[in-house]
Amino acid sequence: MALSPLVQTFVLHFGEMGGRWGVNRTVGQIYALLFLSDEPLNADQITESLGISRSNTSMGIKELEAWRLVRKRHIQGDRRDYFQTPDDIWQILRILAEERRKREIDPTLSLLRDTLMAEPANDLERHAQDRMRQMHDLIELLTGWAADVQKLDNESLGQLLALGAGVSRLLDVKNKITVFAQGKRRNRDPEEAA
Amino acid sequence: MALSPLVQTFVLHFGEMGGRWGVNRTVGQIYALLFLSDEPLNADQITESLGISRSNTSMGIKELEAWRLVRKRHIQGDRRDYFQTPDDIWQILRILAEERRKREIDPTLSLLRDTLMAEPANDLERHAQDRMRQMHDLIELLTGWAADVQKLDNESLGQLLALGAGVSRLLDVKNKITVFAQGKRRNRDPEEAA
DNA sequence: TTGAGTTTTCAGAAATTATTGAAATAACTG
DNA sequence: CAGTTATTTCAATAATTTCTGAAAACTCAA
Repeated sequence: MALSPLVQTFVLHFGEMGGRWGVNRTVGQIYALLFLSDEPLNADQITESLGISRSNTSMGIKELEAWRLVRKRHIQGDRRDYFQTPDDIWQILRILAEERRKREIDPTLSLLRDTLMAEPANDLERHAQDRMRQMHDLIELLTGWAADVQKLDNESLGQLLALGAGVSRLLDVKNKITVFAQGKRRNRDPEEAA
Repeated sequence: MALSPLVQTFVLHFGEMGGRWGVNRTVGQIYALLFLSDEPLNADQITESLGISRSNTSMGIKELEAWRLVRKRHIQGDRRDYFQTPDDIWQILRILAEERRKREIDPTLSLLRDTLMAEPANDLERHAQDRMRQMHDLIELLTGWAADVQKLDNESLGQLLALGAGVSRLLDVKNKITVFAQGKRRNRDPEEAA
């Protein structure tokens, strides 16, 4: 299977970028190939298209399955395994976000939680721990937000993204409404003003 | 400069994680050390604290400066360069987001733009190009949104994050208002109903 | 159960990346 | 300017990661 120039370009690019995304060249290329393909491919097709060894293909697929970026498919009357990427690109985005969080963020969050339990031994440690707390709190805020946004359906997510910084104006409106409501509540129940 | 156990743990962890974040162990460790330090450090202090070579420190700092995650500082009456990380953790977040976009996303976006210009030679290429367009459009949406959000001040950004999925409800409200406003406009100007 | 077809494993080779020490360069001081 | 201190560069080497080929393991049909 010789690749068309268009596909070739994209596949090679993904191979090169792979390094920056935390996977090796082969993994990047396999993913790119499957992403563009209009039908599932088997390991031999991948091997031949990319000019790599069969075992390398096997390992690359294994890694992509661990990332949940590639799924196994079966074709009637064919014993071989076929592979494809999820169709829905929004779904791919969600998977990517979640897997990267698991690999790149959770371990650090966990370590930070542990270190924040310790009693600082001196001023230097106190300052270090304070910095760690800042980092911890920010990461918690970010991952919590991401987890919430994960749950939005494609349409809502698209709408949120299209809104861009416009969300800021929306927040202003919300604040005004909240302040107004609080004002009204305070009028009814002066105790709550604290 | 022997590191306190608390700092040591954090520094070693950042070294290990460095690989997953696209930098080498040394770079991760230097960053961690500077992030926790309550005062700027010079290259010799870093070298000694981490038990690495002076030249390795020099290269690590250079890379962190390229990331804009470390800044040079000077101390009165001392010829040596001192280094520190930005204080404001929100600022660090913005820098990180922007640099990662530059390195991990922009090159792909640029390639996608190019490939989308080409005329597909057959159905296979047509399908591949369609997939690339999906990817392109999603990335544009995401980076555009990120660029907008970048501009928010710390407080607004914090508020947005704290809102979480609550933003969904806010969007619903906005939709109702918009629909209502359109309804009113349509009543005034029936031509626009198209 | 045999054996052909398929996939996975894994030790070693190849390629790449990280680190060092020495030398070069730059910046300052007296 | 000469001498001193500080920093950077870079070729060599060390460490790590990727890739391969051969063998093992698995799967299914006859």
